[in-house]
Amino acid sequence: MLFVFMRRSAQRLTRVLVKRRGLQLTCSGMSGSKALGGGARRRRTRCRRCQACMRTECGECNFCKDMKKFGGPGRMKQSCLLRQCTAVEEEEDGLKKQEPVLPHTAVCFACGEAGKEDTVDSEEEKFSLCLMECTICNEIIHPSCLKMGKAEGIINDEIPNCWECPKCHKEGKTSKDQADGSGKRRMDNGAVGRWKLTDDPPPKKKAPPSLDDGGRTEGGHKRKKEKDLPQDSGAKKKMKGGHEKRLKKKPKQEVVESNGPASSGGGAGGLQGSSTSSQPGGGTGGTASADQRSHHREKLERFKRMCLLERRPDSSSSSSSSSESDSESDSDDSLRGEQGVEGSSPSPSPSSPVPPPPVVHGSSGGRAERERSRSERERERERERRLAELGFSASEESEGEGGRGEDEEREEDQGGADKPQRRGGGEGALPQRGRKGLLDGEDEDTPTSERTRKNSASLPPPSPLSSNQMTSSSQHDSFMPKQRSNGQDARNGRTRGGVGGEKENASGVLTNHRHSGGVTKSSGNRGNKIRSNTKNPASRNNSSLSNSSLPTSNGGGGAGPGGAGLMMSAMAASPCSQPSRLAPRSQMMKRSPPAVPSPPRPVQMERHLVRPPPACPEPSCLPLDCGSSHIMTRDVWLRVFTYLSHRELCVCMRVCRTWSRWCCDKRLWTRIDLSRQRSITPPMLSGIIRRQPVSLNLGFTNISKKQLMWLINRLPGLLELNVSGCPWLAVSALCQAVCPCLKLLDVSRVEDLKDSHLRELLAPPPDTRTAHGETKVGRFQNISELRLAGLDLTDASSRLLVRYVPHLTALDLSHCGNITDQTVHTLTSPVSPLREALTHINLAGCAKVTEQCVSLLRRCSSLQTVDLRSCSLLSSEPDSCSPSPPTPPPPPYPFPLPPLPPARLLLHPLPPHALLKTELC
DNA sequence: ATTAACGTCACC
DNA sequence: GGTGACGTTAAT
Repeated sequence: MLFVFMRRSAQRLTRVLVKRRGLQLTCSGMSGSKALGGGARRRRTRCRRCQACMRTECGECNFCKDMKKFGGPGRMKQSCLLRQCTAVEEEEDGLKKQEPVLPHTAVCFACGEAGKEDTVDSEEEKFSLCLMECTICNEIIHPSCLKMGKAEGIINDEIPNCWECPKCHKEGKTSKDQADGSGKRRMDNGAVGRWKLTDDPPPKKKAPPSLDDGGRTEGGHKRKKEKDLPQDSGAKKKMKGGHEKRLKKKPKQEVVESNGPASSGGGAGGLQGSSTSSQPGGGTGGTASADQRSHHREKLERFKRMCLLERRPDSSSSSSSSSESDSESDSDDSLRGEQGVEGSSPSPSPSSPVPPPPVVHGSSGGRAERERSRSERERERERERRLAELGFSASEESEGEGGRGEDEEREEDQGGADKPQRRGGGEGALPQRGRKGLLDGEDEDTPTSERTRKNSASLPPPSPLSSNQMTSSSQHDSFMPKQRSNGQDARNGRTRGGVGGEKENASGVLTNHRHSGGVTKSSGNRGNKIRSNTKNPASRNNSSLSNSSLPTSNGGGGAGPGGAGLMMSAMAASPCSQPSRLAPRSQMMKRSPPAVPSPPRPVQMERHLVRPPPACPEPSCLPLDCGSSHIMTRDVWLRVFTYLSHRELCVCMRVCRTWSRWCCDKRLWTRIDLSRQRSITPPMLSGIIRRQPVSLNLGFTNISKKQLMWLINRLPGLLELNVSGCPWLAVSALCQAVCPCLKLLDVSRVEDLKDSHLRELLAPPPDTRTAHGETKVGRFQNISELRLAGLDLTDASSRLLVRYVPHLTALDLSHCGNITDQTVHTLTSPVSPLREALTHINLAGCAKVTEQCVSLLRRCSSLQTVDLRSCSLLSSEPDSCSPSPPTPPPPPYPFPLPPLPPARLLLHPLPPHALLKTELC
């Protein structure tokens, strides 16, 4: 849903980023540099390297027009729309994005030094030496400065240098929990951060007038008021503006809050009043309406869940859900603490070791100051505390944790070894549904795994998939009723390990893990992928695997290394080694409060990255229980596999992990055909990515734009793409893609595709255009075959072809009812590069084409075949040329096309001259 | 000190 | 949910 990587308004972008960042952004009101010490999040800044950053302002967008340099008032203060740093910037691995980065001035919380990743080469070291910002506590630190083991951190793949630090992770903190400690940081929209703890209705419109009025009158039009009216606290210093704002705002919200219980505590009294009111028990106040309250609570929950987007798999199911409930009180506490209310929380949250803030008594007058100083003190305290926890005092706790993690991992590996099949099946199995047994199959494969079920239930959908998720569910259901266990929605079939899932992920589903070998307990799958190459994870995983008792079983590790890992979704269906996971799981369960079934979550952005399988270390042989290897090596097996259908391959993938991986060999999946699949499901997408086909047929599917975009950006080696019969809305995703490798594009019968759309599709990306919008190369400049059959194109499109796809050798314009001889003329004009290039052209069913086109086609020197069947205006002498029965009139658009009659005029390879001869005779 | 623009808020 | 506005931050 938020999966947006296209040009969009900067503000929208901002919003999106805010959401993607888990609502962690620094409150504008906070004086960042001052608050940074304790962990306030820094504002990110443009990378200055991506294309967007490098380009100049367009001067035309709203933001440009607003700029003073373009004669605008300069009020909006936004960067040019075309300069949004979030422009997708594919790197060599095709997967990494450029996004706003940490400011250059950012330094390590622990050592005070800047990022040093440039000084080393290996990815591992780079990671250790780069600065990572925790989305929870906001601390920026070198992973290497963490003594407690960086492996436990969860890397946020969406934002550079962003993770959930091991400390927060271990504490089970969530983005929302962070309100503790520094307590100053607001979440996304600060307001939310506030009400979430109090059950209060959101301060805005939603709040019922009765409750809201007080706040409204007080806080309404705040900005203007702030500006126009000197507020009570009067001193609205520039620097403290934000703070002030918050403080001011607080009363407003307090009002709402306090109004609930006693409709007292009008605005200014704010803090004090609220503190007292909240003390008794937070939410109890609202006599107004329990319904309302619950409604808001629900909202709150949703919001919290959103905050947890990036959380590791289990966090949502176990820790997150639990923490959700817990955190409610927790955050309440923290919130109150922030407000200066002490002891309001009967039981301080275990996750927030910060002692409750001191009580603040006193008049509202100096409150701001006090608040600030208090918060600073707390921050300082928190910093010390965290430093201590983080490594500067290797806490026993952390060690214990790490140890356990390793144990678990070991156990896991063991388990994998013991039950390679299940595991393998789990990871690898991708039965292709329907014909090739590819995608859906992945889900279908393994209906059994309980864990899987849970996982999938708790997993947030990868964004591109989400849309189809629901539709696909029916599909899944038809095959295996798993996907939805309890009320929780089956997100996108992706596995997200509750607890067990973690392992699974760690073992491979998530290639993304950056965490060093196996230690990762969190599957960090969702949010954590390693930003860099897969190579590291792979190696890391391998190494970890090698430690396991049966390296080979993991080999493909299903798990691990990139390859199998990719199959996250596939895994959802995979049977997994339950026994092996039960133990760790139970452990985990003990560790965190029981999972509470949570209501369906909002569709969320995809958080995981499905990478292609690692090119390397795949087991070359199949280990046997006796210790020796099976006589048949991988190569031999692969040869055998080449004789199998995709469906059969999927069956084989369930045999064991090694087979699972072998069966995913790209060479076995060069062509994937999902055409006419009722829906494209997340597992399908994952499966496709994993297999990296050369040819992909998505014709007549209901793939969504988001999915297609997601997919296309992850198939750098794709040579042939068929999206015929898909809606233009979806196909338009290609307008944001760059596919230099693509050789064949089939957009036949794409619904609603018109000339303008074709231009959009073929024209080069804006960045490559010259000042005049001219460009030499189109987006699909290297396409040699383009299928435009059945489109509502006019002759105008031919100019696009000549201009943007100069290397076209085969063109299918059949059943384009509006095409006339003019098109043929354009294509074959002396200035058209296609004149020489075209070898095959299909004009069948083009009712407006006349015989004149035949002579025009003679100009094409390389032409080998021309299909002019069903061209009614050419039928003057059909009898002489064709033995076929009378041709029915061209079918209306859109089709179903009737079978074409035998060639009437020209067909099939013939020497051009012969052809024309035949034609003309 | 100045400029660019990030992130948030209020309003529609 | 979208948009304009603006305080504040980061870079120069």
